[in-house]
Amino acid sequence: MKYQKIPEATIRRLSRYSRCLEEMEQGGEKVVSSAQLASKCMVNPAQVRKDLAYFGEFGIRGVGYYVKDLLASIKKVLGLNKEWRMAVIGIGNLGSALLSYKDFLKQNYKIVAAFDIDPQKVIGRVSEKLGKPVEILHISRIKEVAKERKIEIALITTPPSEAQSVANLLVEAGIRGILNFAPTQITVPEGFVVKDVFFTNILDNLAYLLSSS
Amino acid sequence: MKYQKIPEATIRRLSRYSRCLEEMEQGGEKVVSSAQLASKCMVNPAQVRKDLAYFGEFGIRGVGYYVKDLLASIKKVLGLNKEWRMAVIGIGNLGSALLSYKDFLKQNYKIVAAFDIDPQKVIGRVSEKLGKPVEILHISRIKEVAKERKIEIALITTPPSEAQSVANLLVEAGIRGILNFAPTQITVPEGFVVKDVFFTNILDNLAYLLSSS
DNA sequence: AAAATTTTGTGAAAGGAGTCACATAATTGA
DNA sequence: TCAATTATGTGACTCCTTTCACAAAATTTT
Ligand SMILES: NC(=O)c1ccc[n+]([C@@H]2O[C@H](COP(=O)([O-])OP(=O)(O)OC[C@H]3O[C@@H](n4cnc5c(N)ncnc54)[C@H](O)[C@@H]3O)[C@@H](O)[C@H]2O)c1
Ligand SMILES: NC(=O)c1ccc[n+]([C@@H]2O[C@H](COP(=O)([O-])OP(=O)(O)OC[C@H]3O[C@@H](n4cnc5c(N)ncnc54)[C@H](O)[C@@H]3O)[C@@H](O)[C@H]2O)c1
Repeated sequence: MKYQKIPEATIRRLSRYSRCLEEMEQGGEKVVSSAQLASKCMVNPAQVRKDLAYFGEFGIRGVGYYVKDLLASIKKVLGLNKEWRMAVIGIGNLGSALLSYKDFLKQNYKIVAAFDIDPQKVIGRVSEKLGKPVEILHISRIKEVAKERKIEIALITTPPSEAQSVANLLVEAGIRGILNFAPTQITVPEGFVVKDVFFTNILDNLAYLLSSS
Repeated sequence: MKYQKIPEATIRRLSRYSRCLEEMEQGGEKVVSSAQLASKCMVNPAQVRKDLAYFGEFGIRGVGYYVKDLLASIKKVLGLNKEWRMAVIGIGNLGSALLSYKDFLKQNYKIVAAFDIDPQKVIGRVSEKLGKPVEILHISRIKEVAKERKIEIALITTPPSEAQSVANLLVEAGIRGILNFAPTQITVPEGFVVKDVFFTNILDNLAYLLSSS
């Protein structure tokens, strides 16, 4: 297949396929057709095939796809064939929940540091719920610790008013990926990537659908 | 303007505009042009105008839009000119965080009930952090309480294995909107709406962008 | 009061994304 | 071995979304 720009939407669907394939692998299924995968992920079968075709030929005509191989291929495409080392910034309600979110580990995401600005939270507090507790460090140590622990992604869970200044620190510390939970637009230089998780936007979407039907 | 189907993407952008306009209103700005709003929301100015045009003529040529009026108009379009009554199902790490998320209130979303299946959590536990604490009820009471408290939206924060059966209960209880945080596909009958909040999918997207650049 | 300026609202054009339909390839069964 | 069956990979088509470009309307300047 000749080169084409890969749609954002394709990447989003690939992670959906990945989750479905994991469930199928757990369930002991060896082979899956584009039609089965599509129905499970609620998309069109041709869409599944087209999405995969951007990255290679993973199937066997007349048969389908080997679940295990396809899963491995998709993970490789998504960059999930390595462990991603993450930090959480702002250990309040949401930050604490993320610290004890064990599914991250299953997905090759590992939280290796936690930061806050409040000395009360820093002194001696650790997340008890994980197997290996994470100590909460003062935000001023971010640059030093980022290098030391090879942090590549940071999750921002501070109040929105602090999000941009935290992002600036992260950029300075050379952390290239940011997942932003604070409901405000933050900007970073070329070469850095921000993705937002804005619950209330999705809630708004839901409210709209409910009120217009 | 003649009738057209409204793109999903337009609705998503409207909530972004809404957030930006709120910040502007706080900041005392009275008037805003499509160019200013666009730059703040990182979209094309023509996009802003076209999005708004689906719903009416809100601007004044040569001037721009009155911040306050535009905000009110957008909120009306989104169905945010009323209070939405919500329940949280599954009061673990994430559910607790959502219970104490005070921004919901600012946005006309009100959590009026919390449910869990674990008797330990049900007996006597309340969320202390909100002004008015929410008592945690046993999930078996959902149908009764949904009617009583006029619950319209439920946030599912149970383990993924329970998500579908919880969704079934919600449908039975006549709760039409579901915001699903459990990383699994759930299905509901016609007339009900599910929106998913899958962090790890967004993280995957981030990982892809980092590893392919 | 007329010209210059600003900024909206929108038809038309361009660009992307999703679906269809079928040639192609593998497997199964006779 | 060959026909029938199954299911992929992909060019062509359709549909949707975004951007462009400009007339229309309000304001400001001269
Ligand atoms: N609680 C939720 O369920 C929820 C849901 C969606 C979005 N959010 C967003 O996530 C963010 C956090 O929400 P929360 O409810 O956990 O708030 P929170 O107030 O409980 O936590 C914020 C934490 O950030 C720390 N902090 C403040 N400034 C900091 C800085 N400069 N550096 C490092 N740490 C700093 C504070 O000490 C605090 O511990 C907010 O932006 C909120 O809007 C929260
Ligand atoms: N913790 C996070 O930061 C995070 C992030 C993203 C997604 N999630 C997802 O959100 C969900 C909750 O995560 P968590 O970390 O809070 O888990 P958790 O185990 O702490 O909480 C789950 C809660 O659901 C309750 N529950 C179980 N079955 C129930 C039922 N049938 N009815 C009512 N309540 C029931 C449990 O008693 C428990 O209190 C999971 O699906 C998880 O994958 C969590």
